[in-house]
Parts: sequence; C-alpha cells; structure tokens
Amino acid sequence: MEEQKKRILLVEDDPNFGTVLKDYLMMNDYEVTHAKNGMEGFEKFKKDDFDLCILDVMMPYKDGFTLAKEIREKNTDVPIIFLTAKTMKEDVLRGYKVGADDYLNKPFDSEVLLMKIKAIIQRKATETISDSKQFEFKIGKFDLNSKLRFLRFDAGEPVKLSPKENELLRLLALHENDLMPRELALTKIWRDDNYFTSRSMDVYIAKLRKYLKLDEKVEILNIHGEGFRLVINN
Amino acid sequence: MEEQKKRILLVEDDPNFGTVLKDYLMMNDYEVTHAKNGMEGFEKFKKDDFDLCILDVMMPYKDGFTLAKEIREKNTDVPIIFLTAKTMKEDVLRGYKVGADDYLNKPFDSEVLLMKIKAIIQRKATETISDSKQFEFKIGKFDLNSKLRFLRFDAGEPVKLSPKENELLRLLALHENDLMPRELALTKIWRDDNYFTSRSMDVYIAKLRKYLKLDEKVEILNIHGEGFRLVINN
DNA sequence: CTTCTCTTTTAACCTTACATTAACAAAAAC
DNA sequence: GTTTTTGTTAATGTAAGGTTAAAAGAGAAG
Repeated sequence: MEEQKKRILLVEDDPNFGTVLKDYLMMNDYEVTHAKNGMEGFEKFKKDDFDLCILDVMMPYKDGFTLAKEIREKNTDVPIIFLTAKTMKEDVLRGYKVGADDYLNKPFDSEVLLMKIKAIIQRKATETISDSKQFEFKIGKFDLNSKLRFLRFDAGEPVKLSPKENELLRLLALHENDLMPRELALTKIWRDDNYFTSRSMDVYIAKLRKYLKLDEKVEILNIHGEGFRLVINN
Repeated sequence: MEEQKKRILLVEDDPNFGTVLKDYLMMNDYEVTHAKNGMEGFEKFKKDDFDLCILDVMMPYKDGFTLAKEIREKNTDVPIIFLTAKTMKEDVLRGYKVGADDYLNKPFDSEVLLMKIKAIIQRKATETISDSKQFEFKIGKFDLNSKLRFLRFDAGEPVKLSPKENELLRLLALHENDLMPRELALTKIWRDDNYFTSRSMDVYIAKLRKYLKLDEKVEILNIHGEGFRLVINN
C-alpha cells in the first residue's frame, strides 16, 4: 500500500537539539519542517498543511502556548504535542487548555516520542473519516463556503459569517439531519465546557436561525440535553 | 446543564490509594466503580458500560496490561489510562501497544489526572457515533429513532420523546414480545431502585401507552410483580 | 494613543421541557 | 377483605433553551 508520508511541524529554538530531533524523525519516515522560533513556526504553519505540530514551550519572543493558540485559531483539529523542559504542573494544565494532545518532558526517550506520534496520528486518521476536507455545503437553498466564511441564499449576495458562526454552521452541516451533540461543538469550537460557553453557543444558534429563516425548509432543531439538528425538509 | 455523569472503572489493588483516588474522582463528578484486582475488574467491566478505565499496571494475579488486552477484546473503543509505579520505558511502550490512551507515573498530580481524563473523554465524544442500527426500531406502525429521540406513526409527523420516555421505549422494544423486567429498567435508566423511582417509571409507562394508542395492535402489558411486555398483535 | 468596527461573551428575563412527587383509583394477589 | 402493586392525572420544582441587549475584547485605522 502506497502511504503518504506524514508531515510534522517542529518548532524548537535550540539548534542542536532541534536538528537532531528533526533528523531522527526523518529517519523514521516523517517529513519534517523545522522552525527556529514561534514567529517562524506560525509562518510555516500558515503556508502548509501539517499532520502534527511539536512545539517547544520555552522559546524567546513567542512561547509554545501562544503559538498553539494562534495555530488553534487557524485550525481546530491539528494535533499538538508540547515539549516542556520540566514537568511543571501549570505548564501541563495550560497546555491542555490550549488544546494539546500530549506533552513530553525533556529529556524524553525518543522511542516514546515516536510511539506518541504514531498513536496520535492514527487517532486522527480514524476520527477523520469523512470530515477531512469538507468546506462547501449545500443547505437547502443556501450555499455555505466555510473556507471563505460566507453564506449565500439562492445564488444571491453572500453574507459574511464570523468565525464562530461559520464553524458552528459547518459542524451542523457535517451532521445534516443528524444529531450534532452539544459537547462536540463546545469541545471543537470553544475547547471548554462551562455554563457560559454553553450560553454563548446558544446565542450563536439564535444567530444562525436568523440567517436560515430565508429558507423555510431549513431549520435547526434542539434535542433537549443532547444537542442540535440541522434538518432540511422537502 | 443536566449532564450524565461519566463512568470510570478504576482497577487498583492498593486499598488505601484506591479508595482515596476513588473519592477524589467522585468529588469531581465522576461515577466510579472500584475493583481491587484484575479479575474483579474484568467482571465489573463486563457488567457495565464505562466511559473510561484507569488500570494500575502492577497487580497480583492479573496485571494491568493483561486486563487491558481482555478489555480491548470486548471493546475496542473505551479509553484506557495506565498507572505505572515508575517510568519504565518498556512499560510505556507496552502500554501503547495494548492500546492505551495515556499513562501516568505514580506519584502523579491529581489535577493533571483530572485534565487527562477530561481531555480523553472529550476526545471520545468528538468521534461521531453513527451506529444507526441499534437506534432504530419498528414497533407496529411506529418508527422509533432513539438517537434523535422521536417516534413517528405511519410516516406522519414525528413526536419528540423525552430522554426517559425514549430510553424506556427502547428497552421495551429491545425485548419486544418478551418480558422487560422492571428491575432492568430501574437499574439501566434510573440507576436506582426505590419506591419513588419505581412510581416514576409507572408514570412513564402511562405516557408511552398514550403515544402508542394510535396503533391498536401495539400495547404494553404488565406482568404483575415482574415487569412489562411490549406486544405487537397481528 | 484613541477611535471605530466587528466579534464574542456575559447577563438578564422569559419560555419550554423534564422528572419527580403526591394523590387517588383500579386491579391483582393473598 | 385487606394488602400490595399498578394506572393515571395533576402539581411542583428545576434545568435547559430562546432571545435580546449590553459589556468586553480584539484588530484595524486614523
């Protein structure tokens, strides 16, 4: 079976360590892009699609967490592994908040890192069955382009959607006629689950309903305690 | 937000540590079943549905890895976290091989464990559940979709069911024409068995009967002192 | 640095949905 | 005939969701 090499973005400011790690990963059949600081890391991230990011936490100018936040704004899915110099609890917790998939304490065992990489990439691969690269949806008489973030009714003037509106509608569309669990949206879009983010989400549901009113065949139904359902009647 | 408590199976042979950890998790809103060894752990696993397993590696008779293998044979999805006494590389690698989601070295920080639990359970929630089979039932002229929680008569307008109505009808449908023991519903749905939950269940039976009246061939019979029976006459 | 604009969150208030409890009637068991 | 179990309806309390508006952030432009 012909298998596409997985692409890793490695952001590590220590040139010695970075180079060694890069070479090690490449020897294990990954395609590695090495950035020497947060700034550069973000630039490279924007330019390419990666299957995984490995970020050093301690870096001058822009630390790993800040970089992760920026990356998350662009891409809610890409797995992130943090490298922390020592096991500081605050770091670990902060990492999870930003949506880390894992973290490793330096010095770490390279085989363990490989295992983690494998496990994480595999996990994503199974998750990403259908929602891989879907950015255009037909929703009744609407067209949603979630890459450009606009919603067009009946081939008319497109309305611009805010990032959150867009993500939420996209999630709903991905589950058209099916349940889109509340939890899913909260974890994928808001990455946090408390009373207020939950209310925030409800506010966005209201906004979307307003947009979608133009087509009376399209509606967002609530399933009490579970989530929402985008239905298209005919 | 009425959120169903997540259920954790904790297998830990050290009674002191096990009890403390159990209490800590329960204080943080998890429902915890504590097994004192691998054997017991597997028995409890078979009996119930868990959202997460936390397994101690070092246990007499049946170690955590062996238990994990057995669990994996029953269930390929449930997340597993290992607790290892010290960071032995072989253990870590072996853990990943068996399909661990994470591992923690004792002693560990309890807050970190909580974060990991949260992250892992959220991750699972993300993976879309689309086993339509177990959720759709034909009951006489009715269609029950117990994932979307609606009941439709004769291809007409669907009626929304409340969570309890839905679960109860689903249980009855699973035992169609057969006895559905009272106790089964009480333990599976209400997870509690006392005078009042029992009365509550009767109230729901009445509700379901009302819905099902539309098809005179469908009825819920009582078997005194035993339970109920969903029968479809022809 | 300030202002303007767009986005998101927080707050408030109201409605709907749900589960439980109580009360009483009916049926079954003994 | 008395006790226990079940059938049913209504009342209550709480939680979740709908909606709107104001506050708070964030970024761009002046």
